[in-house]
Amino acid sequence: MNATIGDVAARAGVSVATVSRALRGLPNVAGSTRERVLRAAAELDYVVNPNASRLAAGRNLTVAAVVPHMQGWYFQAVLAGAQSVLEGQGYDMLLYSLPTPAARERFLTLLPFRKRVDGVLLIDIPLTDPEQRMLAGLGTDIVSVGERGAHYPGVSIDNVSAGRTATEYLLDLGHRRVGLVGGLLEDPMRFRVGRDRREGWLRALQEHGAVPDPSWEFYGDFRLIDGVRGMDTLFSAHPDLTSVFCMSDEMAIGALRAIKERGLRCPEDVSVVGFDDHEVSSYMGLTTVSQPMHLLGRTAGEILLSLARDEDIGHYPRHLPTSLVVRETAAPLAQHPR
Amino acid sequence: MNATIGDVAARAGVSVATVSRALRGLPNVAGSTRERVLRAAAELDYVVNPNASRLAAGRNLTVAAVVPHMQGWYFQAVLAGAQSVLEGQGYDMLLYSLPTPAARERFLTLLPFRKRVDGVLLIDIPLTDPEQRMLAGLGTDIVSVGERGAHYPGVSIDNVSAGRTATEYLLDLGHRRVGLVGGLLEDPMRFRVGRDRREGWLRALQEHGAVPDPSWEFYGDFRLIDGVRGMDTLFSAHPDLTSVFCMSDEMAIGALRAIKERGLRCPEDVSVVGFDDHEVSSYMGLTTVSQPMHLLGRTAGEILLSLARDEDIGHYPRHLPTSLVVRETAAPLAQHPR
DNA sequence: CTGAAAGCGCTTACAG
DNA sequence: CTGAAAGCGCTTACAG
Repeated sequence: MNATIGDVAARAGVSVATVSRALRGLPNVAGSTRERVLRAAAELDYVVNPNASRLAAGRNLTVAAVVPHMQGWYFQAVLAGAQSVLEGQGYDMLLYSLPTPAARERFLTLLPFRKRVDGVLLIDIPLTDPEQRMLAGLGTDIVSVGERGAHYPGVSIDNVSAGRTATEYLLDLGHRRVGLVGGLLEDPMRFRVGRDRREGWLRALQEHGAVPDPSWEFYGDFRLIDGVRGMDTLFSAHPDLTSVFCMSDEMAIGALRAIKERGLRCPEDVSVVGFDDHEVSSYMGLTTVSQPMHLLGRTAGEILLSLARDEDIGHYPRHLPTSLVVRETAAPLAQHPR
Repeated sequence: MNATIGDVAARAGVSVATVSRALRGLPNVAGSTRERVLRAAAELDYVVNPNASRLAAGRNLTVAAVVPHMQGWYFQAVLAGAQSVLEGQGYDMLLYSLPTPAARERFLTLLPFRKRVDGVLLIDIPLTDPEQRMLAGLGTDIVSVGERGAHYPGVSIDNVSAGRTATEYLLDLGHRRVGLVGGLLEDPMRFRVGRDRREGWLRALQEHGAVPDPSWEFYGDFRLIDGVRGMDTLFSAHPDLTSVFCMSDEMAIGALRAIKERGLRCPEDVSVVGFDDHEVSSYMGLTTVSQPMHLLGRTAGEILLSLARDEDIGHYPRHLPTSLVVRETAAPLAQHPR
């Protein structure tokens, strides 16, 4: 169990250099020699010491995955996607979670991944331009998922287009007053997804000749409670809203609750479209926009591996496709509106 | 950015041995020397190379966390709890997920954590006795969360007691026919939590003189859809059931849905108690049993660190407390039952 | 309190 | 195709 490469070499009757080559499948090893080495290694139950191997080779065979927090199934799916390609190539994954401003600050100043990873996967981590520049200057390969940077490659969905699709669906159902319940837009450090989804909503409305009033919009924090508040706020100002586009399924679920508490029905009185295709959404019959989380992670992982191998990443897909999942919370505008 | 300990030593005018000691805060370094070293390290932006350090010291400063899968907020909370104590002590965490039988098999045969971690955190990983013995024989410290092993320490909740509490709550509300919707019990490889929660349910009923019929029980897979099926099955056989204890909140949400689809109301017609206190449960008003996931992870992490330091773990808390969260899905037995 | 030196377990030119 | 040897960047007795 604690055999070293020297033990294997002795048992196989070759040098440690040959063992090293044979075990790693390098060429220039005679078939019979390789067999002998493999057998000796198996008999001794030998596994390479990664610390020694990495130190000698100057490669870490490890990737850092950075997420805003570990809540919600979204990040898990992205991480699982990345894992699936990385572990196949023998890479370890180190997880860094930045749920608080303090954690974010520490990560950006301590740079705890230095000398310990070959690449960094930034998963929906918004960074200022100087921060991006600093990270990119570290010499470690960086790939982003979702939130993009100007100084490293990334994959994401097209949030403008997705927001437009969701809104157009409601417009096609005959709705004209489409409220928006979304994530914070003011804070430059916040996710840019909110801005883009709003942009899609706005364009769809304008193309249909609708003139959205600023008070059709409410912004919270992507959470369920923000959906409740948002719906209440919008309804108070505009009791005549017949539909709403929510920037997350959690917000949509909150909106559903608020609608019910007002004694209204969905979709008879108000139509709702969400965003994410959360795992409980199908059970709530929520019409929503689905995004390919697992594929986002996998694609980012593949790009990072190419970078690590100094391969040309050529033109990879910057945007991965989303799709509208039609279920039961959006319906044609009622003939006799309230 | 790529300064080595030698660079720091040169700049500080001392030997690398002294730099090593000073940077790690060991005693036997003169105050003034330490200051000089710290300054030199800061100026060179030096960080230790973990591969070299671990190789030389013979410690990995890394812990393996093994989870059945990465879905659901439960595992995230436990992992976050463990992280919180480990990262404070400079430990990295390597995540192993075993979502398929193949992954489980690979993990148990390849033992990919060998030579790369100082300890293993088994989070709800059921193992046969030979498997436990094999892992324990590897010489790596092991601590379990949830699912226990006979060959290593572990923390969990008291599922028997929690199941009893949930059931007693319904009994105290006047219910006598309390159905059970739970996780698989037959498969010896499955979580034992199901068996224990059933045991609690059974004892509570018996203590109240109720005689549970075998057809009061339904077993699925802890998922929402199993809750739907379970409720349908139980109702078909026993339309007179007035309440049900579900072994997970997801099952309970499924049960709620099935109840609604039958044209019944909760809690007026049927009372429901879940298990977990899932993040959406509060919004559904679900009465449920809450367990201290973060604390479970933290406690396990602390035990593992003690083990790594060869400290005596003495008598640690084997069971962490659960609590009943009373909300709106369970009510007193109706005066005029259906 | 400090330094010289061996050693951790590998990989990789370099020779042959 | 194979081996001897240097080197990766640290830590740790051992001396002083």
